[in-house]
Amino acid sequence: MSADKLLLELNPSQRVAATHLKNHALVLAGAGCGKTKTIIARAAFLISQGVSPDRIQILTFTRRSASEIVERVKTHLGDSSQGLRSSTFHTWCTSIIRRAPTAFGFKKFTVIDRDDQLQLFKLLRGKRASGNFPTAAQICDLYSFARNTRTSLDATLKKQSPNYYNQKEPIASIMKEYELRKRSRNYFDYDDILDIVAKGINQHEELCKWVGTQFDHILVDEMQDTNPLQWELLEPLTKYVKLFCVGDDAQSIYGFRGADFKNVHSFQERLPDSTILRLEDNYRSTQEILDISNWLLKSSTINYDKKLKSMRGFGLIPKIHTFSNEWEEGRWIAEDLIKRRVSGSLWKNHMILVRSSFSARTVEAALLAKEIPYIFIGGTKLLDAAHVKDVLSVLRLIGNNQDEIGWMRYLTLWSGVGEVKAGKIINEILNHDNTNDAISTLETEGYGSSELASVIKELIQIEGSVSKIISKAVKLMTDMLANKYKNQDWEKRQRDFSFVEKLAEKHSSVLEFLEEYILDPIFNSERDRIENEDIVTIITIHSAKGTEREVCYVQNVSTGSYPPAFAINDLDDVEEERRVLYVALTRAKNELIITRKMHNTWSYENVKKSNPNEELNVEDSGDNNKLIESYFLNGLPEQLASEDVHTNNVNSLRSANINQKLNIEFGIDLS
DNA sequence: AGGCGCACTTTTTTT
DNA sequence: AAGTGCGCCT
Repeated sequence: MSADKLLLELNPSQRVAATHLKNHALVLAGAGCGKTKTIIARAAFLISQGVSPDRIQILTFTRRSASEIVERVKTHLGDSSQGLRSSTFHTWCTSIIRRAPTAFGFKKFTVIDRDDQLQLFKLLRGKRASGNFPTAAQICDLYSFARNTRTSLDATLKKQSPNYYNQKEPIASIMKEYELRKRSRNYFDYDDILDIVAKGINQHEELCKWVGTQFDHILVDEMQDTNPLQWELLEPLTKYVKLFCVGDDAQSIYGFRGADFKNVHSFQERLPDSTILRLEDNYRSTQEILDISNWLLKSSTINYDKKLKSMRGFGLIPKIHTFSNEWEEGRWIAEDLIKRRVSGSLWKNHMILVRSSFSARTVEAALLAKEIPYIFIGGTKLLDAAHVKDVLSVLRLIGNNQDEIGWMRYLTLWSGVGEVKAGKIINEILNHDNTNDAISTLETEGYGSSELASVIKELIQIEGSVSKIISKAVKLMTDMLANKYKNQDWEKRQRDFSFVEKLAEKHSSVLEFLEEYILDPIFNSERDRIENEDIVTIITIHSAKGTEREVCYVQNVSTGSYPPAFAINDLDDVEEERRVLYVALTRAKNELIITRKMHNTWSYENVKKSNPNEELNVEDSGDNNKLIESYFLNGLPEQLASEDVHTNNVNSLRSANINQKLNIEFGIDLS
């Protein structure tokens, strides 16, 4: 097959974009306008023009979209696409550092995830009371935000947490300590990876040239979600490579990570030798779905200058279902799914979009109760689960005997060793850079059980795959872990270990294995799921960009949740939340089902809590009114959606009917 | 003093 | 599901 066929499938404006040759380009593409298709066609086109695949670098946000793009180019071009690379910014930068370690001044480093960062910050923050001082997690976020936006702590505090501004000095010293600690242990956090490459290529022209001349083209997906740090990474390379960026400002929902509109809005200003192209025809959804989405954007104070037009024509009007509480809502979604299944549609054509993993709990419970198979993308990550981290902690030590965080986790697992004793042992261990010395230290009397040393001793002797080491580690630690988790689903947790072993089979180096999954985590429910299996998808909206389904449920579009209570005081936050809802609505191809509950007691309580001195009541209260007034679906014209209000009686009647029907068809007990 | 177990709260979004 | 606080035990 050839690129020609791919190009023929494009509409004229997509084709202009895909075959653009002159200079840098920014493609502004609305939701469902064929953004991914255009990137794929462009990669194929460039290859067909004689560009070697390994001189094209595609940058995406997640591993999933990265591999999807490469797979689809491969389908069309076969072997001639061999060498085409698509990765996240983080994986890309890691490989650059790995290939020129001397230039960057880091021969070895351990990539740490957010949880590890938190451990360090927690340690340094100490036991200060929360309330008038940010939590470790908040300090961690402030630190990351400042780095991603390239702003000072001062500016970050003013923007993100003005209430902590008076604590600037102690916060600054904690961050300073964190950096020292990080450096002395050769830890790289997520931001370090980008920061080091960005600084390197901005400060040293020969390094910039070395990186830049490895590529002819860089294609960037989801440009609206890139932040100033990422722009610092791209900008100096434009001397050597052609940038082709695709994005949609109306879908910018990563402001909390420092995503910057300017990367889209100021593109041409920053790169005068560039072209802006637009894709405005939507091929995903029917017009009614786009009408309500367009209306949502138009109700904003920001002018997005965007009106999606469906190329598919008209279909079904979006539905809004209102319930008395979130459990009813979840149950109804499950029942509606079953109804659709009974009438012949597949589970996999359905997607439930949720704002947070927490708000998915009621939906998950309902689907579990009705035995509807599903995958939850955006839930807990497999390698983040406590019991998996426990086992992996000992692997970290085998890879790097200076890994303080790994030691802390491993040592405190054992009975008789707490934080204090572990701290003393670690101090001792870090004095020598030698695993055998570390083992001798552990064998010193008074340091708890002898197993503590023997486990490591046995593991370092194992040759072969990482999988073997994990298997042995699990075996050696089983009794201890079984005891730790005896009242917390130990049986269920145990099953995760064999999956982790399977994951590790491909890897021969412990550190490489850990790094891969820190940079590209896999979700817990992704385990033992086969591609294209017929299952329902539950997904957080932030993970849902680029995905689509025939039928989409957008859950909990209730007062106090859209926008959420925590956002109502900041206009920028409110607008970002509006875009979050916009992203959710535009995922649907044929049917859009919005569900919500009448009263959001939780949000109301929250507002009340943050204003303890004010007398609030539901009828007229300052901030609760603000919640209700700011609600995004206020003033929705009647013709854009039909609404059903469900009372408990109607709902139970309905479910009785569905149960009966399914018992006949499938023989499953749904009670 | 340090560790441990129990009861209690608390959930934004992600590389 | 995991973090925090508190009192009890070694």
